[in-house]
Amino acid sequence: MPVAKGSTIDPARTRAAILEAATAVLYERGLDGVGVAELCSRIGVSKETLYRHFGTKEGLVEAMLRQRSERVVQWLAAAAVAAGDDPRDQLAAVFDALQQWYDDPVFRGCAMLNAAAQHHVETVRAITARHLDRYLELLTGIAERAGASAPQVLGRQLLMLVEGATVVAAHHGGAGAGEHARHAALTLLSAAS
Amino acid sequence: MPVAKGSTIDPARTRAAILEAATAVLYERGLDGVGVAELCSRIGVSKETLYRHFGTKEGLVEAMLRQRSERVVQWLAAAAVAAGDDPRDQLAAVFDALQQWYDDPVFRGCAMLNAAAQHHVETVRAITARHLDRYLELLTGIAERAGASAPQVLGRQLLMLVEGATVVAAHHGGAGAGEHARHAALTLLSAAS
DNA sequence: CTCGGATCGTACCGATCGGTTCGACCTTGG
DNA sequence: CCAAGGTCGAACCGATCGGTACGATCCGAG
Repeated sequence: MPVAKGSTIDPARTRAAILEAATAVLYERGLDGVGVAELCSRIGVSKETLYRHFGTKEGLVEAMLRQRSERVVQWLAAAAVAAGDDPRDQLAAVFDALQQWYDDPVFRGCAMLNAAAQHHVETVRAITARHLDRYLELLTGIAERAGASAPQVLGRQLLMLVEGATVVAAHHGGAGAGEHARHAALTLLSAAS
Repeated sequence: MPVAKGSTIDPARTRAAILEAATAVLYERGLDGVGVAELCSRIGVSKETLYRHFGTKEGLVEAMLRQRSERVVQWLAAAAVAAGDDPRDQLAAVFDALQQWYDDPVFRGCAMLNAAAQHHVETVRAITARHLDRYLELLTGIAERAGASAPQVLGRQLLMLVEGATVVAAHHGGAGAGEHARHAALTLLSAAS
């Protein structure tokens, strides 16, 4: 495992651990809801270490959002792939996966949207837009494979359902949100092919 | 106009003016993106006046969110009513109204959702939940009048489309978002009746 | 064993935060 | 005309913010 080159104690692992722990705290409490001092004590690291790895609180936030977007998208894509070859099954699997997320007690909505709602720094907004791009790519692919007449449009409509279901689950109760959205999505898919 | 009872200079108007001006600034920059001092100088009022009327920055935020929720919901409801008696026309009118909103250069997403994403104070989250309740009421009413077999479910699916379209418009470009959402909504309505 | 770099804990920095206070206006009801 | 109360502007408060500095410690490569 050629992780560390000229270092001690493996800084790469430290960085990864900070990222992991900080993600949980900042997602639960909000990006501006916890200061760097408290954040460091919660994740068990000194401020100097955190700043050496990420330079800035903003830097930490951006690294965290990028990692999280990557994971979420790949998780949904994997759920679709695991559902088999039928595009309808793939679409249903995406919403079933979302429902699992909504049922998680720590679920507090989409971290990228939450971040973009407060920090309108350009970088954060760009990460959020890229996140939606990835979602759209996944959904448009399903629409294409299902033979939709206008897969770009259908993909965007499905994206709205995904994001809308997440918003409703976060702020209006998540029970059944994934199922209702899945049913709507399959209806749109049927009507478009 | 019996606005002021035992006062001078009409404090009610002052309060309304503060609310109006603060809404614009806080919506554009974010609730935590502008301090009370700058906020006061931007809206042309002294800190003492602001604090006498609202007690707290939180109090101002809550009053502002309540007013905004009221206005938005009534605006959409009015658009639906103006569309005539056909529930399909009413539903289409809601999404047309949303598209107008998305086209506004100052559009930055749903203020209630943005607020709830940062301040997870209970009061703010309750205002947001109430806001979604009102939306749901409007949409479920349309679903009922259209003779949908499960108007509660359809209403919730339409709510997801409304919120999803708003999210997509805010973070991924608003062009055509209302139209695409409207088409999806009408498809769902057709399939459910 | 020794030396370098990663880490820690703490103290510290200037800036800004939300909120209070006060003296000086100014407007208006009586 | 006078007293009462809304408003202003600026000074002020303690707390907290993001970020830096430094000496002590600890670990692993040579």
